[in-house]
Amino acid sequence: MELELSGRDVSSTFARGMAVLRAFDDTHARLTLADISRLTGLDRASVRRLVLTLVELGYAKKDVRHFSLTPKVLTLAGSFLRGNQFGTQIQPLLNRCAAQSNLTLSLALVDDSAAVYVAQSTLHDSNVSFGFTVGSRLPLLHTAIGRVMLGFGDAGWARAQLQHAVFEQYTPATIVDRRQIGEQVARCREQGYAIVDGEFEDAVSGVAVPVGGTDLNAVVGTSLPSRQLRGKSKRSRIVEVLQQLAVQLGDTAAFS
Amino acid sequence: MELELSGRDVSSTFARGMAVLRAFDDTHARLTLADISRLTGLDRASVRRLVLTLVELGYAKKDVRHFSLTPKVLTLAGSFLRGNQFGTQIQPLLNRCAAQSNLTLSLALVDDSAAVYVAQSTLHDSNVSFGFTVGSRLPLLHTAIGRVMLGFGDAGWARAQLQHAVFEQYTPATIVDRRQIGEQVARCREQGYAIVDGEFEDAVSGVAVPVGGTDLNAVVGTSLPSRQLRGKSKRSRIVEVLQQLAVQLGDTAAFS
DNA sequence: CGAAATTTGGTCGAATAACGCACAAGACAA
DNA sequence: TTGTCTTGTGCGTTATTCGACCAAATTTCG
Repeated sequence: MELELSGRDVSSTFARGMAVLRAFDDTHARLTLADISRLTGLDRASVRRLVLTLVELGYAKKDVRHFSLTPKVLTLAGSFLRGNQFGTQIQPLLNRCAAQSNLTLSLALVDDSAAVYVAQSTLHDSNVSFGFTVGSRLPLLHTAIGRVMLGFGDAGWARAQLQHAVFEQYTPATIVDRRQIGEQVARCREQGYAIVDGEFEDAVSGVAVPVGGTDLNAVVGTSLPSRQLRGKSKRSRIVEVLQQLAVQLGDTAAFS
Repeated sequence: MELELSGRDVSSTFARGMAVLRAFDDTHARLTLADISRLTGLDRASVRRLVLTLVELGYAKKDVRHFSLTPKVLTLAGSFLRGNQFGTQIQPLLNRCAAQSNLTLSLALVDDSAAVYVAQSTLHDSNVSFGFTVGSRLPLLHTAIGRVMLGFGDAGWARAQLQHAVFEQYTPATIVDRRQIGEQVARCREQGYAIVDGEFEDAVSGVAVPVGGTDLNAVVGTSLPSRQLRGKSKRSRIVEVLQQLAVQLGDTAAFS
């Protein structure tokens, strides 16, 4: 899965265990011991002990020969969310704004080389769903949320991300030129928001603005079908809504 | 935190690491090494290596002497949610139903001795928030969702939960009599739904119905201020809405 | 205010536990 | 059957544990 890490201050056993836990992802909900062994690069004997430990702790369950995660893994996320007052402070703001603006809103935080969704408020009178959930990871380079993170996050980090990123052609519209993306990020920093059209998913556009001051790593954005983003007045209305929400979010305890 | 587990098939190191990860909860978002040591019962030297491993892996960060979780822990939950098609199938159903019924809907799964929220659809035109998030744990005995789980889950498991549960007086209305709760659960099984008034939070009521057949462990419910639940017609309307939603949810891939 | 008492993070090393290779046995398809 | 998959198990090598110890930071108290 990825390279070994060693050192006196790191427990490789625990790290291996977390690798086993992470082997379960979107496309691998049910895994056998051998599957996990292949995905993690660990030998089967170790994988067996580690995954049985997860079962013992209640984070996974065994179904004959297949292992899968249990809802208990959600409690780990819940601790983070409630500990940072997302349930009581952030979510109500998103909900109210979504109701007033009729937009699908998402709040994301930086996690190393990706944006992670931490809260969402979905549009009630729409059957459209982009399939994202809390914990979804988005690429930094080809989404509006990611480009705002690059534009308003730590400059050194952003440069490193841009230089070392592995490009992937998600759609025909995906920009795969490093310099061109750098320009887009710079432009986003100037104008205070980012709009990206169909570079990550076909016919889906994103609009995003930063939350809090510079150097802060939260971004609020919206996803919508590209055809709904025609016209300059529509775009500026959406940006205004997001910026107003960003101010409210920046005033909460979580971002101070 | 809890008793040691030993055996040839479990890795106690990994189990200890998970105990460290779980030490971070709602009320303990920021912890020092010594804090974690006290909460988990592990010695400081081990805690140090385990928590530094979490930092190395990106799940925690160190702020001088305090450790806290990073958004990366949400990715663990995200794998479970998307792997079980919650983003694409479950969430849209909840959203549509919430829009039509004007209710705050929650889907929960059984996790050992608690109900865990796995999806929510929030009420847009309300400023009320009960502070629950994905991953929130609810008691089985004193919530509508929990009582439906007891009534429609595995009978042996339900009996064990009822007998061994530690009672807590959340509000003045909390029923603390084991037999009385057993009757409530039985009544809930007969009528096919549960209504609980202010036993978990003051002036907050819950309504819940089972998803899928018996022996299945998912429940959909709603929370609302108790005063909004006056009147028999209002109650039956809400139950009908939930039952209709439960049928739709039961038809999805996740519950088959 | 300043010194004593406590608590903190970090290090060392012998006892202990885990890793992972190699082997064995069961399940399934051809 | 044969071949290829799977999961379970000894056992030597390697990693981790956790008490004891130290120094620094923090708190308590005279």
